[in-house]
Amino acid sequence: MTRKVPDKPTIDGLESTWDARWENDGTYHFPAGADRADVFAIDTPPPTVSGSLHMGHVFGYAQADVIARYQRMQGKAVFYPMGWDDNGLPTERRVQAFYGVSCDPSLQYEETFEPPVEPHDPARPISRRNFVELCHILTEKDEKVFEDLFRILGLSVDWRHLYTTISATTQRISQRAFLRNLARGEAYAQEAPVLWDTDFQTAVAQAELEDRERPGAYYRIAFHRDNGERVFIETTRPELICSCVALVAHPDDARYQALFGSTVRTPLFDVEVPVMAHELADPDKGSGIAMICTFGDTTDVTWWRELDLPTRAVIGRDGRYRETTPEWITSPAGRQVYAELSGTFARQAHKAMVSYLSESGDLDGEPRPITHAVKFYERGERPLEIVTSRQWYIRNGGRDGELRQALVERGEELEWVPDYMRVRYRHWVDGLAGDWLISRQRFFGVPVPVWYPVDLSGVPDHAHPLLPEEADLPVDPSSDTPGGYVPDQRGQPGGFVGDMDIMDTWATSSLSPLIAARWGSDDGLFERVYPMDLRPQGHEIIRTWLFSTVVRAHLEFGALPWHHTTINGWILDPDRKKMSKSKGNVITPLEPFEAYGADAVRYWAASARPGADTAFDEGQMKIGRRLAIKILNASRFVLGFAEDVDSTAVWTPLDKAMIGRMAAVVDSATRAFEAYDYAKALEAIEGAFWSWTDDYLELVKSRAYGHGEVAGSAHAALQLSLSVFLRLFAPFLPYVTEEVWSWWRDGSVHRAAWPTVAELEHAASDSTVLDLTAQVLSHVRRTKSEAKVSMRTPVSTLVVSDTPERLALVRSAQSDLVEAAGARDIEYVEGSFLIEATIAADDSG
RNA sequence: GGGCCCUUAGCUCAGGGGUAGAGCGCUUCCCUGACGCGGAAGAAGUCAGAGGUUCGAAUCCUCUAGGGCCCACCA
Repeated sequence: MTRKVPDKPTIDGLESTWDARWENDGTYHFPAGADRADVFAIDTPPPTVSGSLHMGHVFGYAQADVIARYQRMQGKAVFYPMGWDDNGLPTERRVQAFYGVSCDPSLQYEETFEPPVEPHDPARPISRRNFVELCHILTEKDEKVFEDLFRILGLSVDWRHLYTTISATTQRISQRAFLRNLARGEAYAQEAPVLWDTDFQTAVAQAELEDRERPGAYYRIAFHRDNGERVFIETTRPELICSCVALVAHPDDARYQALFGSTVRTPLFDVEVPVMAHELADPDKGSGIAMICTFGDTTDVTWWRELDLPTRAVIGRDGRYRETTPEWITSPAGRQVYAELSGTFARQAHKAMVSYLSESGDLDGEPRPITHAVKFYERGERPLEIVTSRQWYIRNGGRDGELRQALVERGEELEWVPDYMRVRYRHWVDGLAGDWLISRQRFFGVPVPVWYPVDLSGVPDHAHPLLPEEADLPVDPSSDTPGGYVPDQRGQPGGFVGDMDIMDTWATSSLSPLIAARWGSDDGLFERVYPMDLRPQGHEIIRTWLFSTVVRAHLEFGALPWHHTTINGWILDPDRKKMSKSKGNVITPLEPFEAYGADAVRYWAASARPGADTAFDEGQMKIGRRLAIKILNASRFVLGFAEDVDSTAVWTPLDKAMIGRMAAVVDSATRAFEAYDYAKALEAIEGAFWSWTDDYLELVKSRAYGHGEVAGSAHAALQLSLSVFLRLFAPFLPYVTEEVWSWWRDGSVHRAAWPTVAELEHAASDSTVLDLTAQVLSHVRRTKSEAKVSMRTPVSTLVVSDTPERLALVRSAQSDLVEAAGARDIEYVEGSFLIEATIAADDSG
């Protein structure tokens, strides 16, 4: 084909040109008829669509894309979908803030409701359906922005395979998987104490917890024995004395032996509680004897369960003390104290209790200030409370040693890059404290697909749920009617009610490989791409996304959902802190794209070792940009000489040596890629490229400007090596390599074959000639540089001393060497390796 | 309290038993017909510290000190 080499090539603007072309040509389409053996399927992380993409996304997705592109060039049918995680609490929060609304499920749907242009202040309550509609509107806007950014980044995604976690298709898959879990007994509902966020009014799962250090204080408080003796406990939460159900000490603790089996009375409330023994009680903490409340912390839950204690809950789901005075408080004085607490939040109750205890003399001494870890929902601002409620769970080994062991083994079976990340998985599974709580008392998510019959007295029968047929999915039990009922029977005696809960977003995103593979709706696709080959993701979500995906795949198919996982690191700011919005150190990805170009940003991302946390480094992007520009110009040079010359025309020793070097680079880059070490591959390719331009190009330049067989060999070698370099760089720098490829080749470089040693062998030889010649050239340059003269200054004498064999090799490249060095001749001396160059005294030519 | 990772040139990072590496930055120089978003060259490190294994340790082992992260029952 005719060359179309521009006079002044530029890398600016390549992104929009080639993104459009790739889209138009279907360059990254997953081939319809691919054999399973030829498929490489990627389970892309669906980013949360609740704000903006940051450099961390760019970093991780670029690394995965480099691998995708490599596999595609290796001839794999790459299945590379994209997903948007748009359901769940993050979206609800964003919608509340963006429009100034709140969801009130008791309100009627407003047909004519228009999305507010300005956020309402104070927030305007709207119906659940209106609220969900706003969620859809906003996520669509956000998703467009996400797609635009990922396209600029050059992700070789097949955008026809885009999914969202709130779509009807996804809901169908999510509900289907849930119903199957339910049928097999892997999903179940249970009335139990759960960690509860009183602001969001929803249950929270173990994986979403985080500890935060908070100031607190130990209060030493007297409980009373019937004989008048006082028993001192220490607590940070005196406001929970009214929900105290027992005291507990270690069975071996000598101080409390006499108390076990007896009862004491709580201060102020005068409620009789037993003193019990349990090995979880720590003799060294506080006074060694603790009060058990329902519920102050998760240890309370353990004691409550194992010691079979009653439930005396006082804090409601809204975080306030219940209005009615509890029946277990019987003394008039105690009932009066409680009346003062009712309706307050824990904080206020805490203050009030401290002053009452102080007045009554039950508070001993001064409070002792401490800092302690308090459990928070990772997105919440108030400490979690523990309330008893009915919730849905999926078994994950947290309560079942056999399942846990099986899941640990799945983790061992998985190939991790880097390998040490597997430890985090094992530790998480080993540390599970209970099954996976999947229900949320929220609105924008996949509904739990269950109804309950209502008996004649109007009470729902949770023991006998009504389930939909798989064919009818997805369903929304809050608006759809179960089989055998009519809509009017909702909430009526003898009728039905819908489960109001939705599933947590992880309950759906744990099915991402099934969603992307269209499980249940496209069997042909599913069979070709599942289980997938690769799960790329960040290490902070090993405990959530990775683990939950393994759980679902294990339960549904008894196998891993993918063979490999690559774990990418985090982006740190220059102070080595994780970049995050709250720290205000976030850099918007568009700025680096505009300043350096997408190839340069990708270069930065691909330079980081797999799994390594990496500093945001504009310096690295500048280098990437320089590399891209160099590729453009070196290509222009190579393609400026002759029409295509067959690689069989390579014959001079120097040219063959260079091709020999190319073969070595192809080999090491391929090995690195096979181990998912794209960074090592890039390093090898880049190093070879710079020595190619610095040494080889300079050595053959003047020969290449000439004619005949010697020039032809140079042209052929240059073209062959350029073709190899473009293909080697293509996964990293898709834009500049595609641009150059288009100057002289048909089709996309991204569908070209990854270079092989085999295609170079016929034109390759040992690279010693090039190594030696480059050393001589380097010496000459040093001499000129030290003499502070131009590189064009002629060399009057050039002496090379070495063994006869090696001298013969230098001699074989003599004409190239004298041209590049500016020497008239080379003097060869047998002896130990030595190079001597003398600059002409007065010969400026 | 337990665990994982990191500590190598001013900076960002490779390397992983045999004479310390790259790029950036810095210094000096060049203006050559692919490239000024050029090109050539140079200076620069007790490989965090201490022990140990070894003929030989930046590399393997132990401990210590910093940094980061994950986990843990909030009395």
